[in-house]
Amino acid sequence: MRLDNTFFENKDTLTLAQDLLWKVITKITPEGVISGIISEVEAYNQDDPASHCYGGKTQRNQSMFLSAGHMYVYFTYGMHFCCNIVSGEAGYGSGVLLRAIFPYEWRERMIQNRNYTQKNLKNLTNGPAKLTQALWIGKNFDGINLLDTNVPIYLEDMWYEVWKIYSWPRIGISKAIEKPWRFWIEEKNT
DNA sequence: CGACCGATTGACT
DNA sequence: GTCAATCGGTCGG
Repeated sequence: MRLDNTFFENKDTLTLAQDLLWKVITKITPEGVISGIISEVEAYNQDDPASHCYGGKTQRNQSMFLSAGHMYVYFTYGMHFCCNIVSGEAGYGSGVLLRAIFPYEWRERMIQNRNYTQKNLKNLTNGPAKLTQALWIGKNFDGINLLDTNVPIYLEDMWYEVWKIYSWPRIGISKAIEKPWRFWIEEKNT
């Protein structure tokens, strides 16, 4: 089932972050459908010194101030894109950084997109810029509305059972390092 | 216009 | 686990 406004409304960023685990991000391309199960996220909001929107709205972060269900895609380290799901009301800056996915549909295309040659597939989509590269999400997805059924990307609930969520401080930040706002899941033993 | 730096990655121990 | 390469964006002068 495609996630709609009822999934996002009246949900704070920390709750949304955890609710996004085990959901599926799906992208439609002319060549086929590519998707992954969201497996690691981080929450950021406007009152949080570690967040891009802490200082208020700028040209870069303006998408974070859109209403819940939009996407905020930013460019960093001179070469990487990272993808967030915006939360909260319009005018309040907050969102959930997608940090990892489990490949779901069309993994071979992800390997192509990443130009991936390692044998160990564990490293294919286990980082925020890795998953945007695998799904081919770039700056052109910044500000897009995932609730708009005309856009070629959306979130799905596949009714996976959420049996355990891990929580720990976020990665790569220098402020508010005490907040355990990173959440992730592990694949079930097969 | 130029210095600084990052919500990282990939290579390596 | 550790570490440095990397380069466009951002912001101050």
